Amino acid sequence: MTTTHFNTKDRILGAAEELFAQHGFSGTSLRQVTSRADVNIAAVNYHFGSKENLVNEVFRRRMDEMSDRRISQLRQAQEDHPGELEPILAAFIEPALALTLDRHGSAFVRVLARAYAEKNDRLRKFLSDNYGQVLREFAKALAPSLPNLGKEELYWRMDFVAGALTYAMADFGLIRRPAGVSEKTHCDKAAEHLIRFAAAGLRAT
Amino acid sequence: MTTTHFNTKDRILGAAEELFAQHGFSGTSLRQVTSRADVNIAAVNYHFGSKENLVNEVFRRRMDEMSDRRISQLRQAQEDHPGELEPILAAFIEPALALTLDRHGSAFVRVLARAYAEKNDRLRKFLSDNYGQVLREFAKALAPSLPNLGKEELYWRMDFVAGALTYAMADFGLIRRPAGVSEKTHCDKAAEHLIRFAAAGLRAT
DNA sequence: CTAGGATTGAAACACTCGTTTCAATCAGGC
DNA sequence: GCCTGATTGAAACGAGTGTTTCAATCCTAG
Repeated sequence: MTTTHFNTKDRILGAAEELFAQHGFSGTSLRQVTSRADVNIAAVNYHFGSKENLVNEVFRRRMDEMSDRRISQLRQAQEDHPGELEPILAAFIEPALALTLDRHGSAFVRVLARAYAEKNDRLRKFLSDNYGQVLREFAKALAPSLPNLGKEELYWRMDFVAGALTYAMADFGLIRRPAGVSEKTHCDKAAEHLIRFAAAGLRAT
Repeated sequence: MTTTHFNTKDRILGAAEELFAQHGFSGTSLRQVTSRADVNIAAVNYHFGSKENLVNEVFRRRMDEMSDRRISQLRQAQEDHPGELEPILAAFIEPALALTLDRHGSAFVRVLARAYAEKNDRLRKFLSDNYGQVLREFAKALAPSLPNLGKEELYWRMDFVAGALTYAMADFGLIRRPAGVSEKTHCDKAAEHLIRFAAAGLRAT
């Protein structure tokens, strides 16, 4: 396999990512995908085996990168600022929000948000199996900075942080990027606000 | 068995609500709906005209009630505990989480969470028209309790609260209701945790 | 250059989809 | 009783679904 981004497999992944973000998984047909990718319908089952596996691969392509960045930034934070809360939160939040800057990753953000809303148990299991470890790493990293917080309460609050992050990533809610503000600035601002909010929430007595 | 609440139309609405929550709008077929409602497939188009109109009716049936409860609890909170933050948050959070207890409303919570992930512009506009006003009411109510918070920052943080609430409502994330705990207890716990977390986050300097 | 596996194209497969049709059934007013 | 409009049941419609088949084509290793 070459490194070119314009082979059939990657074109399918890209088209699927955009369409999944727009119309959901069951709302997107393979014919829509192959039509946008300018590829034969049979290529999907040849390269991915099934639609379900295509969905998984769409996730794997971006999640691996995001998880790696989160973990490496976490390690860096623990080394540079041991015992501090905000750098750990930044390691969790910034790599996710950074995806919204990537022209291709921005679609994935919506796919990710949608995945949380889907009650697709197979997909949840896939995500849990492959990326649940990252969440547990962060729980372990956060615990020493929050000595008065029980494990259960920490999990609750991490869920709240993840929910707020998902919301912010997908541009739901009241806040939208104003016309005069660059995406990078908007993203930095979102991260900054969310880290401050989340840190205070985690520290709540 | 009271006849009025178990006629064909309401049975379709109830079945559709549950299935939409579970499998999404495009992921749910009318045959699934009519099968669960124990009703003929033709009854859907007879009573609702189309699947899209059925989706709208599922929303309309619950939206008004939840918004009304939020607003009335907000008014009550402002009267009983003027200037306090937590009662306002409770007015925002509890009516939403309380829906998860209602055997008939619990599904709708998931439908609502899913609607945020849908990029269906018609649906978003419908929600923005109804739900947006409620959010602005709460923003106005929260502002006096957070005198050091600019309007923009307040909107950011309300989005984070809404995201965390959506997450908690739909049972995403790490936290799931344990086997030995009743739904009511789980719901109360979620509201309690979220209010504490959100209040601290909103108050962050 | 050629042989052979990797990849693609065109068509068909067996289903399921939302919707429509129309006769059968039900209700209530006369 | 009958009549009439509202509702339901069974079947079919055409379109679209994911998947499979298999011959045609491409690409590269020998």
